[in-house]
Amino acid sequence: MAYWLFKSEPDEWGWPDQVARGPAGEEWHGIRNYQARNNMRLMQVGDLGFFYHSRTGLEIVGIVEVCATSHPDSTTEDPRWDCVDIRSVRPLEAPVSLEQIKRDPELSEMVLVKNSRLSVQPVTEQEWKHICKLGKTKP
DNA sequence: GCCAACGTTGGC
DNA sequence: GCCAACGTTGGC
Repeated sequence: MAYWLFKSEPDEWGWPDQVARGPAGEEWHGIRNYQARNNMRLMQVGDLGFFYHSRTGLEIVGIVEVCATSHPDSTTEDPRWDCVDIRSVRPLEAPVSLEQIKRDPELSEMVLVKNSRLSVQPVTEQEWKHICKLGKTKP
């Protein structure tokens, strides 16, 4: 069981859109970056992830669950790109901002801070628990 | 809206 | 296989 972080611009696809999909979930399509794709290929059904609003928002707003392992991305014919499906689990009671994360010594090694351009990234168990605490949400 | 950082492409 | 040019991401 692993932990991840998914980034999305809320203008394109925000937390409310994700919630609206309900338990069926939604394909995390459109990823055209090898590192991000490779991360998705490592995911198992039941893995949990943070849902992060980039560009506008700059905060972790919710928790999602992987509900289908990697499969071809329906938005392209290019066989290089595939993606998982994710569904919303619950919102964070208190969204955790990028500013908070940057300020927190326990989170200084997060990929979100170190490699801000990677849109699908791993989260360690320690980081997961810590952010859940900040977010006033059970891990 | 700007631009730094990063990833990808393609000529050599 | 190098690296310049180009495109994209995302914080500010």
